[in-house]
Amino acid sequence: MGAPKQKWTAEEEAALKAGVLKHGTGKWRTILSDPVFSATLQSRSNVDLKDKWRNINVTAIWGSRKKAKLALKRIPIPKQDENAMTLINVSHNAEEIVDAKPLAISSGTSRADGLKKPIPSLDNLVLDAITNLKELRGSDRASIFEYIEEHYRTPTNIKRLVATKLKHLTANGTLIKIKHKYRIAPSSAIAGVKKKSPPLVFEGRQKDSLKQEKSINILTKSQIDGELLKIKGMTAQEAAAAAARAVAEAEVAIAEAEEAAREAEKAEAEAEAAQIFAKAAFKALKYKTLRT
DNA sequence: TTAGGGTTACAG
DNA sequence: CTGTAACCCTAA
Repeated sequence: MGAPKQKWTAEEEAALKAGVLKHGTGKWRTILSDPVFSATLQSRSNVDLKDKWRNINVTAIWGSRKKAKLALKRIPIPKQDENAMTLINVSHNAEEIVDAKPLAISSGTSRADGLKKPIPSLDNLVLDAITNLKELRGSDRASIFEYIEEHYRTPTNIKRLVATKLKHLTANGTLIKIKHKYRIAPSSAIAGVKKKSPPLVFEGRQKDSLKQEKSINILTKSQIDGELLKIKGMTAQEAAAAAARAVAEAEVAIAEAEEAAREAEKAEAEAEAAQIFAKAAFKALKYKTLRT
């Protein structure tokens, strides 16, 4: 009677993923204690986390838990077909991308009228953030968002606006995007950019190079979950690569939310959760890399 | 506390 | 009725 089944929300699920990525599988109590996740996972117990994690992975691989057991006999063949859309039904759903692109950002007051404080200029805001972050290698979206949110009173949909602006500035050549990082374009010397030699070099064993392709590697939910499940027994390089892929996925999730350009709470929450996820993933990546 | 087997509620 | 996801029980 008292428990009509409390279904997991996207935020909770994302928090769980981030927690696992940060602390590792099986550290349910630790994840629950982490102040970052304790907020959203407050109504969940460590056992709940464990069960949910099992469900996520099990369903992602082959179907139900029962079938998963049977599947062990069959081979967990990564038949990753078109179920890539399983990422979460956050974007393309009922109405397609209706009015995503034409966002009148420069004019400040787009359709979101909640802007009390017009903000200097979105362009300057972004540039200011990147400039003040003073990251030689450039700043990633999460960092930029964080900076802006900490230094300005931002409207609720600032992330979308900034993200879109980021795209435009990159397209304009004002900014240069390298490996998810944005930096101010050096006046004119945009010539030698192909020399990308990131501080973090993964082993070029697998498809690392193609990640640099213009189109991001979209990973399926099952793929990512599978990676998370195995991250425990990975080598540092593999873990780093997995984390990088996780970041890419989060990046995609954010992009999806933007494209959807919806004020639906689900999209917002998902984008936010994705950021947390990305942050955690990146932390894990750094940590693992430095320790090896 | 956790991992895994088992049970129940809910949706299709 | 069947499959799935949340929940429960218990050995280790």
